[in-house]
Amino acid sequence: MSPSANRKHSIRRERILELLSGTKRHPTAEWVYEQLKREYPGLSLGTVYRNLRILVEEGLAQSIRGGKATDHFDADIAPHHHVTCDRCGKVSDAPVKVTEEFFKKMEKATGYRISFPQISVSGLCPDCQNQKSPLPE
Amino acid sequence: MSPSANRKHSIRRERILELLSGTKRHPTAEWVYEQLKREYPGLSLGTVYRNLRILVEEGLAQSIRGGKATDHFDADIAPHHHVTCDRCGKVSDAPVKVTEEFFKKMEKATGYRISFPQISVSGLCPDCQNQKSPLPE
DNA sequence: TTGTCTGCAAAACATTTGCACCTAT
DNA sequence: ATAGGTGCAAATGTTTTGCAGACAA
Repeated sequence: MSPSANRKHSIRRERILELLSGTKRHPTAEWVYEQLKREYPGLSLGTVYRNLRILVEEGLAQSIRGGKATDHFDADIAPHHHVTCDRCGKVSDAPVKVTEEFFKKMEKATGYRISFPQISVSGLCPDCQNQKSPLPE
Repeated sequence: MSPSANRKHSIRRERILELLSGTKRHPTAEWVYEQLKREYPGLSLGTVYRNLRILVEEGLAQSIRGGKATDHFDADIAPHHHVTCDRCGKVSDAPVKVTEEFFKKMEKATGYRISFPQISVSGLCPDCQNQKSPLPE
């Protein structure tokens, strides 16, 4: 499936996007699958993954680093901030300051309890800005 | 392995922590394994995972949501901020404002190019603050 | 008709776990 | 001696992919 191929109209893809648009959740592929399986009993999880990927490619949805996916480790245990490279997945420290008030606002706005005031942002790392480098980590 | 068991001295665990402490990278388990396999040819990847987990449990390292792990989706494609629940993995919107200057500072401090000014933070969601709820999503 | 989309099953990864043996205490 | 640590392989969980048939243009 090339990054910008000709698309046909697909009812599943349409419904997947509708589902995403119609919820405040930030669902996983699995959740989308469970919902839509009611409508389309034959639905395949592969189809959900494929279409989510396409929707992101087309800019109609975004994928979020979150959930339980934590596959990087750091021996610096003081709260500090990170940037992740969207291309190669590298994680680097971001030595910037964020005020305590900011996290208070976050707590107020979300109802979450932020015990570890640490921010992540993503972007393109210096290496990947020159597309030279392959994709190792 | 209970959350706070009695630990013995383990040379592998010690070396894993040293490796983490001695690098500015934020390595994956795989990377740690590759490095240490030179020293301990018989080393098992399972041992690396086990010890990373223990180090995090003991507060000697932290695990970072980053890398290529993106398993949640959102049809709201305008940059906005998120909180992730450390316990159940739920992701929610965080309607707070972050200045453009902040991201400029981030870019300056890291060399990354932040094309999508969006922040993630993690904490405990309201449901999980009352430990009642099980661990569904 | 043609190329895309889909279901299915297998494959590819990443991470965890059971088990028997090894080692620190 | 005893509980924790380790290697190994199998199990789990998640996401991707190859393929043959279905469908949209």
